[in-house]
Amino acid sequence: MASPTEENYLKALFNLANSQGEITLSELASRLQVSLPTANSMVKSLQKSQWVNYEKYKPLTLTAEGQLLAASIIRKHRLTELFLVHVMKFGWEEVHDVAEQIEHIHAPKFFERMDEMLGHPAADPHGSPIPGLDGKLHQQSYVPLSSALPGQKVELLALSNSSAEFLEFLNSRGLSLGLTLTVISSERFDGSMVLSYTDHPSEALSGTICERLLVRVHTKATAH
Amino acid sequence: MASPTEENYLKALFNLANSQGEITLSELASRLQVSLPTANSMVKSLQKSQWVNYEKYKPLTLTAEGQLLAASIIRKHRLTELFLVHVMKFGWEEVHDVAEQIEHIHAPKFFERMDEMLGHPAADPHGSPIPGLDGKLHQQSYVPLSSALPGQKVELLALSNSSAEFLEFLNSRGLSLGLTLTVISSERFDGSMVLSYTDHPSEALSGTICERLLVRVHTKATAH
DNA sequence: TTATAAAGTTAGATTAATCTAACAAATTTG
DNA sequence: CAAATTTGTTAGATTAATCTAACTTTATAA
Repeated sequence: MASPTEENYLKALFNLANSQGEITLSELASRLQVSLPTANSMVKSLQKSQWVNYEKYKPLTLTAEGQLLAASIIRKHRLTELFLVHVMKFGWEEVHDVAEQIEHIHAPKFFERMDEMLGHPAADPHGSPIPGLDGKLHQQSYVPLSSALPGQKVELLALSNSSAEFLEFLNSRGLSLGLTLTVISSERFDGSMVLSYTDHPSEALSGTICERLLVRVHTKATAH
Repeated sequence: MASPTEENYLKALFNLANSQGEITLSELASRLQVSLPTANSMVKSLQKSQWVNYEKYKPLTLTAEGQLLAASIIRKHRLTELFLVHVMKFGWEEVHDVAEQIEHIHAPKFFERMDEMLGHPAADPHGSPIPGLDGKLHQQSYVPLSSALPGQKVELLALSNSSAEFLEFLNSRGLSLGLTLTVISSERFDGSMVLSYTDHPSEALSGTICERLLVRVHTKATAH
């Protein structure tokens, strides 16, 4: 059985693998805010438990078993976040730290009951996909809003960053997942955009923000 | 901030203090299933944190601060149990182990939201009182069913033991909190009783069981 | 009321997770 | 390609929570 600490290492390895290709020790150490020797010795011990493939000076990979375990923790985290928002009426900016603790609870029925109550959801409150019990993660094919063109209508479906500050900013602009946004204009030199959406006929967003908003372009709506 | 381990020691001390008077090290050690030296060194460290009063060879007591902290953990545990039963539809025999983990979550809002959703309940699914945020515990004045007399009607309100096996036994006999039981007869030599209640016109229960069922005698109903 | 038993304490070891300091390997770059 | 930089490793220390073995104090009881 993995300790909460070990689970955090596995989760970090899973997330790094799903964003970059190769995982280095220093990436892992910096992600977890521990020293290199700490990460090094933990990786050796995860190898002993058959969760990580490790060879001196080589990039790190999760074993099949390690991936399954990591996915199950991320599943618990994301189900918890959605449960907090939909059942317990938390704001989407408040749920991360609680979920970070609850993901380590060992109680399959607890999380499967959440899953049922939520109707077997596909994504968490920030649009990140919830892995299935088999560890499979449905990769979404969203694009950053920054790549949308003036005149296009897009649907806001996920975020590539979910810090509380960013989420509070989105709250302040009336932005939430599921909204349809119309691109009014886009500045080439700084990536900023002007958008129109519910109750906001003209809202300007910086390039940084637009890169973090993940959208799907409306295929139908572009025509008219 | 207390570690989960420290929280378990405080909880044990609180519960022991509320059932017995004096708490000895060996009681604490055996309650927590650790060796005497382990309990000894932990008690010293809890003393350093101002949660426990400790003097060599003397009985243990919690400080005011320790009592408050212990009560808050028990509050979290009992709110969680009730939440699992009423919101998440767990059986009362399934909730202990999950609550034992969730009680260590640091997230005041999470538990206060539970409290609101449950309508500020006074007792957990097994009838044990839920301490207030001030650490105050409303002591109930229930008596064991074994002390009731033939002919008396009593209301089943709490249990002095909540092991899963015992709860499953009660399920099998259709017994749940809030039920009104009529004492048909009581055997002096083994404490066993014959009772009548909803759909059970005549049910015999052993003395051991009757001691664990906590009731309040119906003042009105005894008359007719 | 002293001997025995029970309870409590001290000393020293172990494991997990962390650190810093020192060193080694690999990679980048002039 | 050799020097410099970055990355990774080893060694050794620290803290929390646990243990066993040995010893001391307190309580029980013959």
